[in-house]
Amino acid sequence: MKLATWNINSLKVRLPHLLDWLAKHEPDAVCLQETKLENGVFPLKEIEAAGYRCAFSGQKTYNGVAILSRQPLADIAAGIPGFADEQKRVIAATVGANAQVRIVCAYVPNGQSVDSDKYRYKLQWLDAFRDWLAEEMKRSPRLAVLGDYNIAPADEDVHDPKAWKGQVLCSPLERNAFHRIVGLGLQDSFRLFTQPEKSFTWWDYRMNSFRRNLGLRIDHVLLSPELATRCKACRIDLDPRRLERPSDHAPVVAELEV
DNA sequence: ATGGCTGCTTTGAGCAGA
Repeated sequence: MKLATWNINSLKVRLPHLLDWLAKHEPDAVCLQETKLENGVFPLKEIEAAGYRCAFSGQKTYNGVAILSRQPLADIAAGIPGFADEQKRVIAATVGANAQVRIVCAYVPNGQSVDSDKYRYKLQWLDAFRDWLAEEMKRSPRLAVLGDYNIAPADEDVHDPKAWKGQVLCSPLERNAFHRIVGLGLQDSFRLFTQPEKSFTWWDYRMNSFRRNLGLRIDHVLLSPELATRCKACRIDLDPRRLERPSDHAPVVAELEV
């Protein structure tokens, strides 16, 4: 089973990139973030024509998440139970016929800056997310939590740790929140394997950041213990970031023996 | 040097992203 996560930064603009990428890589399931589309205008026909079922939760302009799957999706649920939030940042679904995998697709708040209300919202959101994932772990031994976490877990995930020290995406409270999620038993699949130095998933559109590889690793595939033992590879696909009018994020793909 | 790109919006200059 091939699982992927990709913040596409507008599904409307990036639909051709997505369809090309699905045809080339044939992933079993893909988690998308920042679709920026209300459910009524989700490009369902185009994606179904590519061979994928869809679960989605969107809004205009901001946020919006979706799970695409070659197999039927079951038990679809949007949002974090008990956490009132108008922002569409979470969707979950179960995929696979017999060997079922529970997939959570998350778009963690950006936080803007560490002294902002948005940062406080980010930390509250992460607390609620963690508590809910603890329950999901009990329900689903095969749990995969994919998405844009907007957190670079360690300095090696940052092109310039000194410049980013204490900044949003790298601050100790955010990293602690990430490690509390990992502490549930969810492993950062990318770090299960030897990886190239300076591996990143996001590069600012400005300053030729991608060409200079000035990036951060903030998109992650976390796996429950049972899935982690079955994970055979995890890699970042840089190719879509090289296209004309790319998303500022690259997809992350994990391969599981499931 | 607080900008730099990009997508979006009651189509405009301003917000948000990271």
